[in-house]
Amino acid sequence: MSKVLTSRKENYAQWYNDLVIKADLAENSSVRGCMVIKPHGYAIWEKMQAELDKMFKATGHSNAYFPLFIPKSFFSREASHVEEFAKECAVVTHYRLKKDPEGKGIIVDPDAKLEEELIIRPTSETIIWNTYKNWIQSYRDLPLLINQWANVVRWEMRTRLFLRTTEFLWQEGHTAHATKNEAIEETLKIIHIYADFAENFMAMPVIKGTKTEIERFAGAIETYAIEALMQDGKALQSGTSHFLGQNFAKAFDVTFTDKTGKLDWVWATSWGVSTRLMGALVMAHSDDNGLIIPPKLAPVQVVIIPIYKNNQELTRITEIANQLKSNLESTGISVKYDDRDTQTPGWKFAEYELKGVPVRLAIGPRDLENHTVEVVRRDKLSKEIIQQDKVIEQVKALLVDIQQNIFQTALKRKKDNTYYVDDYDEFKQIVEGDGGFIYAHWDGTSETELKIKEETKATIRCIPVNNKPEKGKCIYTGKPSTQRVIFAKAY
RNA sequence: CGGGGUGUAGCGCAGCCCGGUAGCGCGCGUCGUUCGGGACGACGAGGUCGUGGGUUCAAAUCCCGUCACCCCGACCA
Repeated sequence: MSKVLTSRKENYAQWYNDLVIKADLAENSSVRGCMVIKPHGYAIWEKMQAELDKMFKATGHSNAYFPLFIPKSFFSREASHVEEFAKECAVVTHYRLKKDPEGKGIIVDPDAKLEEELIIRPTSETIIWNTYKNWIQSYRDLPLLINQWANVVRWEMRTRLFLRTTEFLWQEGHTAHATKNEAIEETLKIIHIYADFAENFMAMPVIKGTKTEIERFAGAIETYAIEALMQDGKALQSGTSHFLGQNFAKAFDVTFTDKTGKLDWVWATSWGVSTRLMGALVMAHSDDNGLIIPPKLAPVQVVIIPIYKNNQELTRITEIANQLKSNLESTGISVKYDDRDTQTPGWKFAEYELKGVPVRLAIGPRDLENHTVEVVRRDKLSKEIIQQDKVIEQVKALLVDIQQNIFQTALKRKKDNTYYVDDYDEFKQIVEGDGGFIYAHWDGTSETELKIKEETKATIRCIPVNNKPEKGKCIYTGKPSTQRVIFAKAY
């Protein structure tokens, strides 16, 4: 088989980049830091969107859409929010271009300067809370459970396809509640949805936990996150859910009258996952031959490839293939029959492997003789010859098995790369070596967290939600600690 | 913003040091033979050498400016 990808061992970052491009998921655009998401990549994102959207709606949320632009003054309302995002905002200052009077081309019309500059949203809390102010007066207006699918812009220094791009797609939920407890429950409900989606659809095991003060979202009281371990031993934050307390309600003066007639600020949450999940999906499962997409998110679950020497053969194969296709489709499986005569079978095999189609069926002259089909599963690349009348049930079972198998493989990898460490030298060795999740004691101070980050580049990914209390000594300072937290190098 | 690098055909690159009017691989087109793991042959199309200026009889090549992008760091979902 010809090699089109850099191997993971050789250069993991290069492998990732090659794969995203060769599998036709996305490419760099001519706009700095911005990618073009290509049809195959976008189809996977659409599957993700569809599943998540279903989950949000099943838990009472509705979709809405707020403006891309945010007046600059909105940003100054919430102090920590400004501090966090100010340094990576794109700003619109003018509303018109004109012909360059000096020469060729066009220039920004200096007479068309905006009274107040507009920020291109890096996240929508401010515009949304400014709007919610008008929507909420009474406890009868609560809870307000809204999600939006949108694009946002964060002017990052360095970008990588899907993992960090200047513009990215995401969903952001913004909810308002009458009580603190209800808002906290909402925050947790969402982080559970994210974890459920990651594990059951993306087949990617995650750890749910809270963030330390340093890693917390700007303006949040508590940030919950799901953290996943990639094949290179680095952690990827894959979704966050924030309990915002009354911070934004106070900043935007959103009050309501409760049942007893008392006026109070509302309690808020916000939460999001982005196209970064695409990067997570790629890195969680794929191998040196290409993508491995879990069947539940694969735009095409089964591809059928004919092998023939002449038109007569093709006609007979097509008849069988179409029959299989419609039978499979009637059970809800998505199938593509690729009978293009412009590519050879070998070329197609390699191509669909690269693109991660979970199951491949090949039908050739031998199969016409024997009433068989060759079945290949992408995750293990194993081949099997089966009878044509067994295809439907076998493929159905196979898709379930692949989904489970890649989850189990990822789970095992996570387990094999999880360490409990009490010695700082050992800690450093692991971080500098193959990486992984390291459970270690920490004295709870930001100072220690920063020192460790400085010395090792590892950060506290989260404090797991189901953490067992355990007495110990901080790995860095030796001060007493009551539980272990998870360290890792992060994307 | 600090350090390093690159702009030559759709993509990946060579040519530059030593100036003489542009080449390779892949891809693309036509035809034929192929087709059970990225087929082969023949013919063919395709380039203001990032951009502006300078030196020269002559510039992809030398000099000055400029723009863009990539990699490493600080920042980050």
